[in-house]
Amino acid sequence: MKTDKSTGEILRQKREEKGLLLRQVAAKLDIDTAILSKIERSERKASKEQIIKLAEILDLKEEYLLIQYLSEKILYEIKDEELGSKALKIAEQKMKYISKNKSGN
Amino acid sequence: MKTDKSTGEILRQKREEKGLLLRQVAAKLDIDTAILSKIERSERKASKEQIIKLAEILDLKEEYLLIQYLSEKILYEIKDEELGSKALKIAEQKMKYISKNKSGN
DNA sequence: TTAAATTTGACTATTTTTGTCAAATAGAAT
DNA sequence: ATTCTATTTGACAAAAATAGTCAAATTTAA
Repeated sequence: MKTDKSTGEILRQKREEKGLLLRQVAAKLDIDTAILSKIERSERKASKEQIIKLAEILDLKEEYLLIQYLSEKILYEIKDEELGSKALKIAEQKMKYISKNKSGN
Repeated sequence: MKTDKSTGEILRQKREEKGLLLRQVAAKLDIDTAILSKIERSERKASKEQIIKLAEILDLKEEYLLIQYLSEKILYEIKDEELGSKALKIAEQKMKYISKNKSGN
């Protein structure tokens, strides 16, 4: 899976490929054009619901887009943190620990 | 590094080891006892500033406590997400990609 | 069994997030 | 250059999430 492109870049590229205007996509999302513009330029974050709708509107695989979106949300939490990289690793360990100790898993 | 204990549990354990009361520690943090109680039971999140102060008050290594705290913040973002684990992995990749492309690194 | 410590929950204040709107800018096509 | 449309920008407002206070209820320990 490609991980180097931002969610915004993915959205813009696909929208342009399909020849859709910000206005048209924003209308389907029921938000102002300005916000979609900001989302595509990573100036604002989309909501999960918006991501799901966008996947549908733009024919992107929902799981792919959601993973991009979530990973960006994670990075957002630690973007200014010196210890971010270490925290990520510990988060993975905790994650493993949690799923190991879940009943049905 | 131990990763199985929550930040709250670490804080409570160390506070009790030192024989300090919630009231006393809360006073140093300049917050109500109720909040510290909630923080220790993971019902509320501490702020970064509070974590730093707590490390000092309780003689915990600041870096250690901050990493626990940040990793918990990360997990909080994906706790209800089916794709959380995949997102974490992608976040790590993106992280590598970002630091690779940073100037002084 | 009472006195202190902790927990709980209702409430308020503050901050962050999400959105609108209108004006400014950029891009096409004449 | 002029105009028409799309996009971007930034000031502002609404809504949601977070952080805190306070007092009453509960728990703990003497």
